[in-house]
Amino acid sequence: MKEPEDILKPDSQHFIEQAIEKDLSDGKNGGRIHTRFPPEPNGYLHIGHAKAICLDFGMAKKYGGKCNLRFDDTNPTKEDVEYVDAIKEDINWLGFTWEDREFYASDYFGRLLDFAVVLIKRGLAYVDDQSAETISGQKGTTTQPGLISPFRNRSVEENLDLFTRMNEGEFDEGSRVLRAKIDMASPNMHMRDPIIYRILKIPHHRTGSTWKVYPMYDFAHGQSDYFEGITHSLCTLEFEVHRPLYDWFVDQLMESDYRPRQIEFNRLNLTYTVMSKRKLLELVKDGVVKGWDDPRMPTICGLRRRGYTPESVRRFVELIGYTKVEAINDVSLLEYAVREDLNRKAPRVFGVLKPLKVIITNYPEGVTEDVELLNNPEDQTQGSRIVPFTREVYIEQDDFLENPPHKFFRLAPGQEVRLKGAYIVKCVDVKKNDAGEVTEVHCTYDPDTRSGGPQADRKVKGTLHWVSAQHAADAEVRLYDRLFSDEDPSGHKDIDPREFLNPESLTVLSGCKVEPSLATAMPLDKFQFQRLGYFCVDYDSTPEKLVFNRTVQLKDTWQKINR
RNA sequence: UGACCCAUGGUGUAACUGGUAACACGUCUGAUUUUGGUUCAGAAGAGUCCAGGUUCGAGCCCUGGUGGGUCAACCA
Repeated sequence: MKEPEDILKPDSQHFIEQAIEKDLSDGKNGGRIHTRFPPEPNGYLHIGHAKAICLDFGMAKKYGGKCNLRFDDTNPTKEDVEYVDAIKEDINWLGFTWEDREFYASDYFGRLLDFAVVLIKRGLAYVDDQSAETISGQKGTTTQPGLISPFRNRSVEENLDLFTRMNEGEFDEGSRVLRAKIDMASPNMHMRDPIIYRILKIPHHRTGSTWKVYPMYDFAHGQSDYFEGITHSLCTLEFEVHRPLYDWFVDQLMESDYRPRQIEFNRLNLTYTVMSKRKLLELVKDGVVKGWDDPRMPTICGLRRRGYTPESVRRFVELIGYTKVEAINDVSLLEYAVREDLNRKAPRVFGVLKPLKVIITNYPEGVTEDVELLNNPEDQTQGSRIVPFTREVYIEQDDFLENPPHKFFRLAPGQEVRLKGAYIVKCVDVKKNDAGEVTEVHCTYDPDTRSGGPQADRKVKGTLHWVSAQHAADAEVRLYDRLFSDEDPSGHKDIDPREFLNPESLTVLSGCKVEPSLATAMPLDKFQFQRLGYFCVDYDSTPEKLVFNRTVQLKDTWQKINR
C-alpha cells in the first residue's frame, strides 16, 4: 500500500522510459512509439528473453504504440522452424501479442540486397577477395589501426559484377565478402570496414536456396527496424559498441525525418543459473536434460513445467528493473515472485512423500473423524475440504527423528506436535525393524486439543502434515515408487510436477475432492513442491553438475538445526 | 597502452530541475487454534568506489584516478 505522500511523488521511471518520454515531448517520429522483439530462431527462449519481451511489449503498451515480433533469421546455418513455433508459444504464454505483425528479417533480403547495391554504387561498399583469416589479420588491434585491403578501391562496375555473381552462386563460401567502406582507423572496431554480406550455400529455413549471400546482423537489424517503422530498438548492453554502425547505416538509408533509435539495457543474470543459449543447447544435445522444456531448464517452457505462472515471471521482471549496470539477480527473488503469486492462487493439500506410520494408541479403532481444512487460508473463497482422520496416519519420514538435534521442532520421542487441523500428539514409543530403522511411531493424543477445542491453544512448536493410512495408502505407495524407484542412473529425478497434480492423486493425497480444472492448472506453492521433492533444480556453475535444489535446501536446513 | 559503457546496504533497484539516502528480496527476533510456508510486529545492515573542485548545500554537476564490463566472429 502506498502512503499518501508517495502518491504525490511521480512514479520513478527507468532510463528507457525517460528516453522515450523525452523523444515524445521533442515530437520525434510524429509522437509514434513502435518497438520490436527480435529473437533469432536458433534456440528456445529463456528467462532472460522474458526480460526483453516485457520491455519491448511493455513500452509499446504503456505509450500506446505497437510491438512487432521479428525473427532475426539471417544465418541459415543455425536456425530452424522448430524454434520459430516454440518462441511464438512462449511469448503468448507470457501474455503478449504481436497481433498480425509477425515479420522475418529474411522477408527483407531483397530490399537489403538493393541497399547493398546502392552502397556499392555510391562507393561505400566493396567486394573483398581475401580469406577470413587475412581480413581479420588486417583489422588491426584496439590500439592500432587496421590495414587497407588491396581490394578496397575496386571500381564500382567490378564490385557490382562480383557481388551479383556472388549471389548467383558462382563463388565458394568464404571466397569473397562484401564490406562497407567506412574507416579502417576507427577506434571502434566495428567501423573498420565491417563485413556486411557473406556467401552461404546451405538452404534457409524460409527462403530455401533463393539466396546465396546473406546479410550480417549489423547490416540487417537497423535496416529491418527502419523498414518496419520501429522507433525504439531496445537491446542488451553488448550491442552498445554496435550503435555507431547502426546509426551509420540508418544515415545512409534515411529519406525522411523518421529515424529508429537503439537503446541498450542490462541483460538478466541469475545466480546458480546457466543462461547461455549455447550451453543450454549443449545440455539438451548431450541428454543431460530431457529437452528444452525440462523443468530443470531456465527456459520459459521449463519454468512453465516447473509450475511458474506468467504473472510471476512478469512480476519478477518488474522487480529487477532495467539499468545499465551488469547485475546478477538472486534466484530467491524469482522464487519470491512465484510464492507471492501462488500463495494467493494455489490450493493447499497434504502430501506425504516418504511415509512413516504413526499409530495413535489411545484413539478408538474404526473411528473416522472429518477434519475441515481451508483450501487456501489467504483466500476464503476457495472454500474448504474435508479430510478423514483415523487412528493410523502417515507422516513424512523427515518429520520424525529418534535423536533430534537442538531446535528440531518436529516429532521425536517424548516430544509433542500438532497434526494440522486435528490433535496434538505425543510420541511415546517407536517400533524398529531388524535393520534398526524406525517403522512405526506410537503416539498418544489429547482429545481436548483438537483445533477449535478447549485445549487447542496449548503451545507446541511443530505442526505436521498427515494422511490417514486407511484412506491414502495406495496413493502414497505409488508416489513413493514414482519418485524413488523410477530414477535414472545419474540420480536425477526428472518428473513433471503436473504429473502429481492430476485430480486423482490430489484426491487421494488430500483425502478429498478437488476440482479437476483447478488441479491441472494450479501448481503447488514452493513449500509444497519441496514436500513433493522437486520444486526446482539448481545449476552449479558448471552445467555437468546438476543438483536438486531440494537436496541443497535440506542440507542447509540440517546445518541450521545442527548449529 | 584504444574506444564505448558502468560504479548507491549481502542482492536488485529509488532518490523530481543539486536540499542531507528510500523500497523490495535476503538475513535475524518475536507472535499466531500454528506447513520451520503464509500473515503480522520488529531489528540489524550503506553515508553513495577514491581524491580534489563548484556550491550555503553533491549520490546527483566538473576534473583526475581506481575497479568492473563490452568490442578485434564470413554469430546474433
